[in-house]
Amino acid sequence: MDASLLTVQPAAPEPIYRQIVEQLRRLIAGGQLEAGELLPSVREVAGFHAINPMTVSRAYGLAESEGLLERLRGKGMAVAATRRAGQSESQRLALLEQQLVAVARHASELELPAEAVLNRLGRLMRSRE
Amino acid sequence: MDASLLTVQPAAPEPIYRQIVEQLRRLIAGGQLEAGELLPSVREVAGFHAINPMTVSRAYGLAESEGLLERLRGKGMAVAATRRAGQSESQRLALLEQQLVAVARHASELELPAEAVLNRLGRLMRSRE
DNA sequence: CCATGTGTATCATTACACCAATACACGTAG
DNA sequence: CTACGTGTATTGGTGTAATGATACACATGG
Repeated sequence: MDASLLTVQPAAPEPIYRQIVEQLRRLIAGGQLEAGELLPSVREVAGFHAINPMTVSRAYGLAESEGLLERLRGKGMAVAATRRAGQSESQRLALLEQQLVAVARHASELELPAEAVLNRLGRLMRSRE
Repeated sequence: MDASLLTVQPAAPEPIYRQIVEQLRRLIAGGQLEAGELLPSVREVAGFHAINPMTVSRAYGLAESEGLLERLRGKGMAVAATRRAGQSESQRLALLEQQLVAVARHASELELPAEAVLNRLGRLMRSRE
């Protein structure tokens, strides 16, 4: 895996280390990161995105305690072996549930018709090919 | 408007005052709060949700500086007169844009087919009556 | 007029989150 | 063995959220 595949927005309200953890969670659940695959080193990620190595280390540490990654001493961090390929679609969908509930609540507060929201979201998803 | 209509989650990562501001923004844009309608007093909201009056005051202050509310001296805060009824659908949809973009990105990372996401979201929105 | 109800300014205080910099321990690789 | 590359413990600085306690200015409403 390449450090350039991670998206990091230092300006976002969401803390950087959490951006990384959640991104890893999704990339692994979706199978874009395979079990055993070695992650870019803390310094590599930090250098590429101009952030501090400790911030990346914190993210990796959390991901490990969550069972996503495993530490290969002297080599780095790798996707945990237990995480084989992607999970089932319903499991992956569950990772989006909270966010979808929030969208539904906000749409309701905005008195937006469901079709309008679904149309826009559909367009956004398909434009990512 | 009743204080019970506001949803506040002190445990959420999102700061309370911002939860309130954004909720007001949506309720007003959606027309559920009509122009001129009086809001519950700072102490009323604070008492109902067991939070500090100054936290509510901060939210009201921000909402006013944003043009959402206007101060009626001696009476309280009311929905700004300039905000007549709801805005156009596209304007309201724009308030959801950022969140929808995030959903699309996450769905992509999860390798979820667009239909699965749209189905789930549609179900959630329609289950809100 | 005056009691009551608005919002708000002002501190001080507590708590916490985030992140940067340094220095360290450890295993790998040659 | 040694140089290098891992991750990370530690410390400190910075900013922010939220509370609590007053006190104030103001307008309403009886």
